[in-house]
Amino acid sequence: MQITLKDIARMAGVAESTVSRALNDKKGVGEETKLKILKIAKEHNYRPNQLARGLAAKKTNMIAVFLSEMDSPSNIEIVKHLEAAAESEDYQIILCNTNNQEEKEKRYLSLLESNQVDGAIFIGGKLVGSHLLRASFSSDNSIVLVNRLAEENFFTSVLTDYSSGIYQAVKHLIKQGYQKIALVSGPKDNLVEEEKTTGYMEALEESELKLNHDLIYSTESSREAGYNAFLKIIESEVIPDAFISTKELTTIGLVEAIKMGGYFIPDDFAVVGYGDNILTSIIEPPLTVLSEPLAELAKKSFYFLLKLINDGLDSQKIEVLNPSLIIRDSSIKKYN
Amino acid sequence: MQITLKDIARMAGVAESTVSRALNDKKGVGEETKLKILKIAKEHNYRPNQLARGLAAKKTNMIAVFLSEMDSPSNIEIVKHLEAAAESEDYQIILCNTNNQEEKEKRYLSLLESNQVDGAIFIGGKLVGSHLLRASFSSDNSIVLVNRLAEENFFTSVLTDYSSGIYQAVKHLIKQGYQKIALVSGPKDNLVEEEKTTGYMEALEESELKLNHDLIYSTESSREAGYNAFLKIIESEVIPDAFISTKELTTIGLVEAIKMGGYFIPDDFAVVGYGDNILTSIIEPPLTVLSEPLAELAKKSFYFLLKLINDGLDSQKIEVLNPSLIIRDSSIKKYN
DNA sequence: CCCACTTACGCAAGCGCTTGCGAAAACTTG
DNA sequence: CAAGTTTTCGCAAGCGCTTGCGTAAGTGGG
Repeated sequence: MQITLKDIARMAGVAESTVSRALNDKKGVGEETKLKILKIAKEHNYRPNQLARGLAAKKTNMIAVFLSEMDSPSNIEIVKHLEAAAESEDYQIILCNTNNQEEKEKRYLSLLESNQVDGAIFIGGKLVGSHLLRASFSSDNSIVLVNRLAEENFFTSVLTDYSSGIYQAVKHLIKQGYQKIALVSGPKDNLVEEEKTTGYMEALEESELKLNHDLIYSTESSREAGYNAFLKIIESEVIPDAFISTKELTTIGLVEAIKMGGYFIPDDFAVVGYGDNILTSIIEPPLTVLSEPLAELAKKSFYFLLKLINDGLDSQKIEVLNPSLIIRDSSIKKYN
Repeated sequence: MQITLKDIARMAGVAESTVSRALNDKKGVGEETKLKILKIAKEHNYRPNQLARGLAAKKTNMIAVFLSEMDSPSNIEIVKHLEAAAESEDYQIILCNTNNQEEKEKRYLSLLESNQVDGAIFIGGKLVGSHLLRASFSSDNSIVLVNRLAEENFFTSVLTDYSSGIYQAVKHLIKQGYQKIALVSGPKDNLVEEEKTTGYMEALEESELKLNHDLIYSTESSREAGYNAFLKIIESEVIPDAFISTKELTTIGLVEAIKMGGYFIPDDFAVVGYGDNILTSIIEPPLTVLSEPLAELAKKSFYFLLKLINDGLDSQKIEVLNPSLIIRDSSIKKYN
């Protein structure tokens, strides 16, 4: 059996409460006593039982991280940074892979509801669950949304300005001389995808290019989906000369389809992909991509959550970060 | 405040103990009473407080997953499958990214020691911490090692037979007509890396090729390391005509270095990489790789752990799975 | 040197649940 | 129908910790 507070108390000849206070560095215990207690605790390699502590203090030092897609390198990267931040603040991360399924999200939500975690961070994901979230939230839980839009600005969120990102991408392509730019975005039931379309349309409008709805294609986020997207799009009446793809795996699939079709990038089609990760940099040609400040996204959201946990609701806010366009070979017109 | 067992008990007009038994489907409560209790619980959306439950029952339904490298797609894939298995058995996963640092591993080990988790799965990682592990283990914790070798066969483990994998790879290369095969493996302080060398040497010996120690290179696991490995190796006296690289990112870096040097794969150098993932399949040329049965690895280890948790030590065992060689362009000699 | 004030510590309740035990009630069976 | 057996359920202790409150000891000022 593990050594307990009581044991330490007995050894030190003091009350449990004193030991507890000493260990938690609270006031109300003399310097000398504290030192003695700490010494004994260390000697016996005492580990507080976090469950008991959580039960008594209503604080678990654990947060749930809801991951909409584990296949996305960006998401993984965010988790990595979250883990680092959490570790430095002595928090534990519970991984909740929801796979964009409302069902799974709901199941994991009970972690929040049963007070097993102090808060939760949602990375990406559809709109769907928002009302559920809200229900959990009202039972005074701390929640932060990362790159996830809800109907109302109810939650503390940190978002990437996808609209401006896509806007930049379109502008860049136009400048390079591309005229018929296709947009391949993620599922429609995700509000952030709508935003992307907004940025796309703004840029077109400003450049007085005509908007063609055949060139806007939305599909799920996977390699196959990207592959098929290309096949579908080139079937349409107007053949694009450039693609903007807003999901990581989709981008890869798209490029593969292009190459498989015997076309060349950027000669036949320019491609602007998404995510500055190893994938987009090793594929040939290296892809121009929209890149999010992932580390910042992670850090911001974690500390927002921390603030929510500690200070309560008053500190709710929304932060928008800008993506940047990393220009590589796939969108540089060679012969003009 | 959350609704509690006591509340349900009051509403149902029974004792807390009865509610507890009903909810946990234990015997000792009449069918009728049970139904009534369940109904009330559902109506009020009752969620048991897992902390209290854990404290009382000494069981948390959480396991820690120690991840030695979060950059490795294979590791992530394993985690993904673990998460799925855990979810199906109503377990939660706590993510512990150790980055191969003993310090971090030690810190996270206290999760085990403080009874916050029922067990732990270690994915990869160095030997270093084994004595620590053992210490934690002796305090009756359940531990399963995945692709991690300890000095003694003390822990329940599920391993990939790297030795045979590399053996296969070498044989394949020889068959293709390659004669001077270099091996780029991971850090030496990792026992599984030694195993790889074993397989390599066995295959060479059997084929009566001379072993050249300049062709065995061990380095850390990263893109840069792979890049540099190539540069170092071609500086040596004997220039290889093929590379076997045993780490995912290392493999990518190696290929990049080869291409950057103006060489062609497989004409100048054959490459056998590691990990059947998106990376190795999109790089050009597509890489012949050693592939582990990741899903199986994950599932096996999870259920081993479950057994350990439920039945105790007696069921300790070691399972070895075979990797397979996926042959693609990078190791097919074009002109012979 | 006494009173007010601060500081150090112990007491005990309580967090929400599980579980061993015993009593009462409901069944058996000869 | 009595005695034994089984089932159903409540009581209460306890998991290991935190925390409000009360008391004893220590401090300083008049």
